Amino acid sequence: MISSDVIRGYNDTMILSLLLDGESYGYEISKRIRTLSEEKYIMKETTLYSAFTRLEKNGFIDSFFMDETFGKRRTYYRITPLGRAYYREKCEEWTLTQEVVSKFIREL
Amino acid sequence: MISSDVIRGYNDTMILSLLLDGESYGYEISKRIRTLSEEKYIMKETTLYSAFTRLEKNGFIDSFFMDETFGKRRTYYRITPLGRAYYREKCEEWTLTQEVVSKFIREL
DNA sequence: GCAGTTACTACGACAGATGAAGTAATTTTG
DNA sequence: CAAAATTACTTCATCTGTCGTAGTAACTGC
Repeated sequence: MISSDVIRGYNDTMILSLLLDGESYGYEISKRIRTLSEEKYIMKETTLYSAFTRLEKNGFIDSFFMDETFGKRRTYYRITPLGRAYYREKCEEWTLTQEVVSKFIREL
Repeated sequence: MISSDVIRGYNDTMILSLLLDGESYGYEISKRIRTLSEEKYIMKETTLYSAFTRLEKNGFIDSFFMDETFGKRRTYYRITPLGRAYYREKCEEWTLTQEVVSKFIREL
């Protein structure tokens, strides 16, 4: 189990990563993070939805509704070109972070 | 350059890691993080000192003074057994985090 | 028809990082 | 030798992101 404290810097990046595969919505993203991480990380609902708000405010994602005549209305999200650029940056930063943090890690 | 947002989950771990090499104090730790990371991460002073306070409160480090008859008085820190245990946990968590985050990272 | 799942939204609390500013002593440099 | 830089912190107020709690709403399976 991964605590939110250590992974929090990557919540936005994870969401964007999944949106690169196509538009999606909160509940689905949440499930996919859960299964992709093999239950090792479960993003809290409130964290996820507040991330959406932030990402949209920053222009990294767009939200829209699909015409669904049934079920509770979902808010769908789509990554923007700006979001892709941001994602790319974060991927590079991840490589750096791995290098740096690894210097402070030793298996005792 | 690594932003504090992405590495913040590892500030405490980095500090503890350096204290495993022996007792030290703020300014030195700060310098060592800077050089070890090859200037890729510079921990802000306030972040560092507030981390010391937190770590001590949690029983992960002890603080003390050396008898120095010169200079501004330094607060030295030493890792406790509890701190070592916590460090070990965080190292394991790092391995997990690497595995998980990597699934959301692709070089485009 | 009620429990469970899907799909959110609102709100308030809290922790950690930060900027700005200040203190104080020593060392370097012009 | 005085001014600037470096060492070594401390205080405080602010901001951002996460989280717990709670509530709304519709559909699905038994």
